Amino acid sequence: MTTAPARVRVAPSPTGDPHVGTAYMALFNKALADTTGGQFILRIEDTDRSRYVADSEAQIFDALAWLSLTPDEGPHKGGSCGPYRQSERLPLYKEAANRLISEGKAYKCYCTSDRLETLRKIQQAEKAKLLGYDGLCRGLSAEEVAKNDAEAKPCVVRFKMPREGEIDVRDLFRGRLTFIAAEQQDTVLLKSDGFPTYHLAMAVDDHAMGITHVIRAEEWIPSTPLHFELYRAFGWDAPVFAHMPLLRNKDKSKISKRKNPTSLLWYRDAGFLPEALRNFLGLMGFSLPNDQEIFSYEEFLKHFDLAKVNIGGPIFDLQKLHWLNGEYIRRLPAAELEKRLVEYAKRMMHRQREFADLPEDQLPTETFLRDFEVKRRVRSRVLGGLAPELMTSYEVNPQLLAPIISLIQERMHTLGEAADYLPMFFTRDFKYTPEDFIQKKGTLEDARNALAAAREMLATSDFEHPEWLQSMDEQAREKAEAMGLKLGPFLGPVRIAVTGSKVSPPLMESIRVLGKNEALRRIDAASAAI
RNA sequence: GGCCCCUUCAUCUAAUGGUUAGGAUACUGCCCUUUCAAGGCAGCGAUACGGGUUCGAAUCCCGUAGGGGUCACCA
Repeated sequence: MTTAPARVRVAPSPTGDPHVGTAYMALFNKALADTTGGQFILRIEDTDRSRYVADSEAQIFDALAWLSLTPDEGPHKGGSCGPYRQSERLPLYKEAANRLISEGKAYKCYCTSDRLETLRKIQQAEKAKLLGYDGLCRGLSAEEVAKNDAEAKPCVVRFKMPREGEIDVRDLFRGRLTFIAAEQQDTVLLKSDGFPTYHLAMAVDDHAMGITHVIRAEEWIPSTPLHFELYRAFGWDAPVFAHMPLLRNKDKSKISKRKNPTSLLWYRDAGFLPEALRNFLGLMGFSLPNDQEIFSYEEFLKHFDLAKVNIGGPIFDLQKLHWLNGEYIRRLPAAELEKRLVEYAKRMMHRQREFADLPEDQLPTETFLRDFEVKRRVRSRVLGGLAPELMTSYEVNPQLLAPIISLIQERMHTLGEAADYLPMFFTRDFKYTPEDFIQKKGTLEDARNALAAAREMLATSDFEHPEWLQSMDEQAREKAEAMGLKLGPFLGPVRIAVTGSKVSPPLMESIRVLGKNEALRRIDAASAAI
């Protein structure tokens, strides 16, 4: 579609955790840059001092890097169009605003926020159709302006929107959109603290940075006429605007942190793989030929075409992401999964401090899912207290994880879910009651017998024998049959004794990982306890 | 409320005027099985509604309904 190199950008505000919507926009912007041989720019829109969060910028950058959506230019990377932080470009905005004032295209407004608030209340009370600034200062004479300035009255700069006719804007997906000029208002361009608003900063920077395509969220459509008029006032060519659909909560409202995890840190902490999340975001409003749902970024690029974006707002379905992440985990080479798990555990050790001393069931991931009733099967966890234990053991014995990985790989959907399977390999004492050992239609006596039989079978076996697994299987069947049991009920008590749970990776493989001594010790402990 | 955008299974989507409207997630059942998974097979399930245009409409047009966004010295 577009063959000329596109210069595109993502322009987040450093006001909190890095947002999943930022990653979504970054993906589509970067894809356009990469398919056209252009550049993808990160610009930090830190023009709101009251909402500024110091860590935020670094986290945004880290999160994008985590997702391999690293910008070609940006505050951390440099580039020919810097600085890339708006707070460092203030003179540019001031100059632009002054230019508009001197050309009669903008004006100083001395209205106090009190007046504005009162105005708003009146408009609401009157159920006025048009809400917003009434243009009082638009008609101020030069003398009045001079007088106000002489008195050093604080002021903002407002744009003179045309008052007659229609304003046509173009959207790549929607074509021509027409707005009535009279329904527009004179928006603030420069705040009284000398910082620009989004509108001014965006126009000035996109022009200065040579942005060719503005791919942004749909929520910006209502201010697009302003943006077109601004470009016109400056005498600049407007870039192509493409308004992407908004990611949605389950109730179809714009995705929000009260109703959905929106922080990229959350996804990382829950153990989602960046390539899976990126793939999932690529599925939002876009699809590849032949029903292909799992794809690398390179494959995504091969088929990427802005014209094929679906503009109905997609609901962010955590359940499907969970499935997709499981697919990615299963496709990882075992050694790679091990590496990811170790990295994840290390990270969790640090994050744990930030999670304070919350009990495990109240860690952010768990709490969130419970509160918002995501299906119980989506149990994104964090390793929590297990991480230090895991890392200590791993440092002593780097061979530790490999055999375990092969047992849990096809069971995990997130790295965090390793927490469901790993404790049995590190914990020496389980909390169980005799009742836990009683199988359906069975007795405690059956359980004791099963433990004794299994103990004997294991004690006399050679764990190193290549056909150990097969041998154990055969013997277990024989012993079960001798006791008049099926294999399941026979192994049930053994599973509890050895793993501490009714649910575990395959029993014999798990026992082999534990080793003969530890397995026998656990069986003895259980026998003594019941 | 004004303005604007959107509308195919519960969810993500395919079908660029001719298909029994396809796939995936979720759900259900069966198979496999040593619990849990994973895997295999099958089932459930949609063109919001009403009018046109057309031999023929999910697809084009109009209307209605529904949903969403926006109306800050936030972005």
